[in-house]
Amino acid sequence: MRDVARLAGVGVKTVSRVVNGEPNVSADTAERVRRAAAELQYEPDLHAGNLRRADGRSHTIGLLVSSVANPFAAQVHRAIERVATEHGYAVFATSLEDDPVAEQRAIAALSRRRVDGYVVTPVHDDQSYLRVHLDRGTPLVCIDREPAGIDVDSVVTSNYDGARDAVRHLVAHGHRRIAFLGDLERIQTARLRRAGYLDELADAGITPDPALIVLDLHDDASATAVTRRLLTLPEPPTAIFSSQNLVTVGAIRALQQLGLEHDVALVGFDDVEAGDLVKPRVSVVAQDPDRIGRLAAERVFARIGGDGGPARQIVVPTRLVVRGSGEIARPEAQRGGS
Amino acid sequence: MRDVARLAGVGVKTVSRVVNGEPNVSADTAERVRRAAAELQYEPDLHAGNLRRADGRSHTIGLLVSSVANPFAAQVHRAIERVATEHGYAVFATSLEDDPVAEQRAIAALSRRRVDGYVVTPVHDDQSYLRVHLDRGTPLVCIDREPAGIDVDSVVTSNYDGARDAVRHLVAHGHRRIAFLGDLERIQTARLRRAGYLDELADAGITPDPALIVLDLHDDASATAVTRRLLTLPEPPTAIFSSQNLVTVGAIRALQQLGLEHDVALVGFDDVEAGDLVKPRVSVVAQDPDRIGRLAAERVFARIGGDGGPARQIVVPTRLVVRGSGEIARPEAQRGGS
DNA sequence: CTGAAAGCGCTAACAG
DNA sequence: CTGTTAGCGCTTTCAG
Repeated sequence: MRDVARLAGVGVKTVSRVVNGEPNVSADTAERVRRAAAELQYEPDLHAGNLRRADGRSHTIGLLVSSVANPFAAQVHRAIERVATEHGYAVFATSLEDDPVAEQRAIAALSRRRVDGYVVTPVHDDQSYLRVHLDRGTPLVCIDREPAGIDVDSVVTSNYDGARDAVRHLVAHGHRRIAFLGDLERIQTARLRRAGYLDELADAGITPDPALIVLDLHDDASATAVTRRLLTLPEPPTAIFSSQNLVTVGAIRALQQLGLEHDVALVGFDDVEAGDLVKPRVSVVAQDPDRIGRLAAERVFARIGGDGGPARQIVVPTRLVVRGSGEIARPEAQRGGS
Repeated sequence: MRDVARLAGVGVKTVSRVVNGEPNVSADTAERVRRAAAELQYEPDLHAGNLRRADGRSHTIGLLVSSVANPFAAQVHRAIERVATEHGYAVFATSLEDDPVAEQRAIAALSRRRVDGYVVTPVHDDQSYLRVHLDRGTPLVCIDREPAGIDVDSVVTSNYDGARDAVRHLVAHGHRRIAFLGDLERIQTARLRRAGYLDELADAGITPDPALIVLDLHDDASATAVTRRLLTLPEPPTAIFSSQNLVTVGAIRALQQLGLEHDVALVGFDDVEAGDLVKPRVSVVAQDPDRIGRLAAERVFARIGGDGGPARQIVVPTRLVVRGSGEIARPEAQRGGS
C-alpha cells in the first residue's frame, strides 16, 4: 500500500480511502490511485485492515457439520454460502464426523481466525462450553439439532411432526402393523422421530408391537439385515417407516431381495438420492436443507448486524413426497383379520 | 495478550513464546502464563500474528468448485479438508456454478484473505488471468479439468481412458450399435469422453453411426427425451454409454418408461447415487473424488512447503463398476445381422 | 480534500 | 531464560 501511495504521489490514507470507497477524495486523485494499484497488482490485506478497523469484522463465518460430503449438509452449506456471499462473507466449513473432540477443536481453530459467527450442527450433548465464545459476542446458530446448555438461535426440521405425517399417511392406506426403523437413540432427532411414530399410532388407536420397533440402526447394511428379519416374522409388518436416509436404502434393498417391494409399503424420513428411479419409487418425508441453511445464515447475519433479541427457535416443516412406495395399501387378505 | 502478560507478571514476548510452543521458557513461567491465559479466556489472533510472522502463512487454503452441493465436489472437498486439517489448515470453499465471473470474484476474495494456496475447478477457458496470483507465489492446483494458459499442477480423471473402458466393456458383450449420450461439448471432459468413445469403436472395427451420437446433453430431462427417441428408432442401439451423471439418470428413466431396462445395456460415466437400488443395478465407470481431492491437496501443500519442481499433471484412473446393466448381452436375434 | 502520527495484536531481532 | 524495541499493513484520529 505504501508503494501504491508513492507511485500515485499521495499519502497512504488516501489510498486507503480509495480502496474502501470512502468519500472525500477528488475523482482525479482517485483515478490516479486506482491506476497505481492496478499497475502494482495491489490487493488489500483484509486481515491487516481488520486489526485496526472499528468493527473488527473478518467477514468470515464458520460452519460445522457432520461432513461436508454428506448430501444434506452439503445442501445446507450451499444455502449458507449463498447468503454469505450476498453479505460479502466467506465461509469456513468443517467436518466433525460426529466427534465431540473435533467440535471443540474446530471452534477453537475458527475462533483464532476470528470468524464473525458460527453455524453449528451440535455433536456434544452439552454446548455450554461454547459460552466463552458467545460471551465474546460472536453469534452462534445451531442447525439440525437443538442445542443444550446454551440459549441460542436454532433452525431444525420438524422431526416430530414429520414422523407423524409419515405414519398418518401409512395408516390412511389401511396399515396397522407399521414397523419403525430408528436411528441411534443417542441422537436427538432420532428420539423425536420415534416419539412422533408412537404418538401417531396412539392417536390412530393402534397399539404398537414392540417386535416391529428396531432402534439404533445407523447404516444400510444393518438396516437390510433387520428388515429381512422383520419381513420373515410370523406376523410381518405390512408397512415400514424408516427414519433415516441410509436406513431407508437398507430397507429398500431388503424388500427387493425378498421380492416384497410392491407388497409392503415404505415411507422414509429424509429424501433418498435417485429415490425416484427405484421401483416402486420411494415415498419420503423430505427435509428442506436449502431453507434450513438460508434461515440459519439469515439468523447469523441478523445477530452480526446487531439483533439482540431473545433466542429464536425456528422449525422448518417437512414435506410428504408421494412417489408410490408409501401408497401401497394393506393387503385385502389381512383386512378381515383386524 | 498484554493483559495475559500483566496477569502472569511477564513480558508479552514470553506469552508469545508459550502460546507458540517456542523453547526457552522455564516450565514454571510457562505454567503461570498458561493459567493466566485460561483465566482471561485468551485466544491468540492468528491473523495479527501472520502480519509480522516471517513466513506470513494464513494457514488457510481456498477451494473453488462448481457447487459445494454437488456430490462429486463435496467428496473432493472432504478429502481436501482431511489433508488440510492434518496440516493445521482451514479451507474456504466457494461455489462457482459454472460462472466465469464468479471464478474471478472468488479468487479475488480469497486473495484478500491471503490464502496460502488454491484448489480450483476451472470454469474459464483461459486461466492466464491467474498469473497475477501465481507470480505472488501462491500455489494453485487445478482439479477435474486441465487448466489453459497457465502451467500449474493438475489432478484429473482419466476421462479418455475411462470412456474407452466403458465402450470396450460393451463391445465385449457383443454390442456394435452403442449409443453415446454426451455432455456439453464446451466442457473439456465431455470432449475427452467422446473421443474415447469414438477411438474405442474404431479400434473395435466399428463404424460409428451418427444417428446414435447425441451431444450437448446436460440434465436428466433432456437425456430422457433423447434416449426415448433413440430407442424408438427403426434400428435402435443395443447398448448405451452415457457420459455423465444426470444423463445416466435420464437414460435409466427412459429405459424404464419403455420397459427396456433389461434388454438394452447401459454403462454410465461417473457413479450414480443409489445406482445399486435400481433394477438392473447400473454399471458405471466410477471416478475417484476422494483420491482426486487428496492428491490435489498434497500437491498444494508440497508447493506451500517449497516444492519448486515443474508442474505435474496427475491422472487418476477410473474404475469399472460391474453391477448388471452393462453386462446385458446383445440380443441373439440381432447376432446374425452383423 | 489530504496527510502525518499513533496504534490494532502480534512476532522478529536483539539486548540483557 | 527473559524483556524491550521496532514494525507487519492497515485504519483511526486529528491537524492541516
